[in-house]
Amino acid sequence: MPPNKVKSAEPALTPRRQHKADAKAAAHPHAKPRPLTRIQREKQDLILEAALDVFSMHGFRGSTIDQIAEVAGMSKPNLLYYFPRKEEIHRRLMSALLDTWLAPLKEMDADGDPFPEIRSYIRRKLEMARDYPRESRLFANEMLQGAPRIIEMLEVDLKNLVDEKAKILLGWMDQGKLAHTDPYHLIFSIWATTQHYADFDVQVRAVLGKDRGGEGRFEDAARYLEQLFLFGLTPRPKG
Amino acid sequence: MPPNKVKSAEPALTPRRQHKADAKAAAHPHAKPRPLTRIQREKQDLILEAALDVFSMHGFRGSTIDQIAEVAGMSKPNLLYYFPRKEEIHRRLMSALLDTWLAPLKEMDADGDPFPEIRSYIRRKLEMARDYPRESRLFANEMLQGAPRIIEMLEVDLKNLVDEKAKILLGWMDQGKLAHTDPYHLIFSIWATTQHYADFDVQVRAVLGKDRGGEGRFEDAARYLEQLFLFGLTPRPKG
DNA sequence: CTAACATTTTTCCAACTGGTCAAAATTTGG
DNA sequence: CCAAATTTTGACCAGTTGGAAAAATGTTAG
Repeated sequence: MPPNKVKSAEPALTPRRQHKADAKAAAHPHAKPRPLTRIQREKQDLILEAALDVFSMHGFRGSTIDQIAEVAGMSKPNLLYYFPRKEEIHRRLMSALLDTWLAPLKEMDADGDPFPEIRSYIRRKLEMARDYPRESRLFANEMLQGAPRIIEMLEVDLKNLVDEKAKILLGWMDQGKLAHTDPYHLIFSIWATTQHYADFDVQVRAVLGKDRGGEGRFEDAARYLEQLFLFGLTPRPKG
Repeated sequence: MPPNKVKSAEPALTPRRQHKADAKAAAHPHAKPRPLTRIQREKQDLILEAALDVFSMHGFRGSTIDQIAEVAGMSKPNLLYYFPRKEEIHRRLMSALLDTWLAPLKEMDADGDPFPEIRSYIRRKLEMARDYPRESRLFANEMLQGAPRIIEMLEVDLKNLVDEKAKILLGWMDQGKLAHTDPYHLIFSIWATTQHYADFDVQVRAVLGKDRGGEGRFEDAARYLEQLFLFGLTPRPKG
């Protein structure tokens, strides 16, 4: 068997002249960064919005600037005026993403009771899968590629946050308020089951069919997951 | 807001001459397809193996023939001798994938008891995530892109299979052997929680850290999931 | 050994890619 | 209104990409 290493095939980066803005900043390192104009804000948002569409479907390498520009309704050079490189757009999306992505977990409160806390965590994550499926897919795409652009953030910020919340969960377990089990895998299972409805949406719809594949599927999912995490699948006497 | 449709940016396909093999087949439509030579079988396997590496990381559009050829240890034209187009390689991978992918669910037996059946279904899926992570990612990549190449198979074969197994689950529920809940979402949750360990492997490792991120994570996951699906997170008196 | 066939390499190409640049068009502050 | 600054466009470029053609090199059955 030959070596199976996948080489990163990004375009070999040739030395390149600076972008106008960069050059200006370099000339006056202490100049106040001129506040963004209205047009700059609007267009940047337009581009990021379009890029989210494209990157979340095809991943970084599968997406082209042309395509993003077309979705954003502008020409490629015009887009490049606002974001001098493709990577820049992606970076902006990813850093905005990580913040919003971890927010629901941050809210889990040690002073609350485990079941209401876990229940509303699941609800929030499920709402995010419903309302921000592109963000979820962008994240998933990055994971599938080995998270090259955010691995340190995962190893530091994410790990710290999860460590902290795992301690809370362990505390609840010690108090007998929660079944004694692995808090890390518990968190993983919440991520997995909720994000599934964004990332594998096509499959979910295909399997549920026309009749059950409508918007109701998120409510069904919420009900099911609530039961799963509370009681599992063991039948209980009615009450 | 401009139209947000993402146009498929596959290379515009220009009319192209036939590949040798195609031409031959067209010339003698009833000729027996000559059995593959040893070299053909070996090389095709090599290529498919390499393509699995590349496609599973970068998706269809993010992968290049050059890259696949390099991983397979051959030149691009040589690779194209065996698979005249990029799509062909991907198609072969996908159709092989779907079979193996659904096999574990097919094994779920109506005559068995629900918990042993579900338990071993989870085990099998988890083993697949551990032993065939590239296949899992290839599948996930296709889903993220909206499953353009397998959507009909999902809507027919997969849906039928799940419908059938959902009936089995409902039967168990009616017999009081299984908590009454949504069988479709039950299956989704098994898919999600098990495939997570292949698709989000980087994240799982990053969060578990060096000490707990080793091979043991699959055994931990199995134990955790077993408890989750059996009893949920409600604490139980020891027994 | 040799003809017929299978495989590999070399060379090539048109379309696409990320990105540059100068000029033209537009907006904005005074 | 006007000059300065900002924004947009069109033409362009070098490297990459999927793929074709043909020549060169193996392999194998008789």
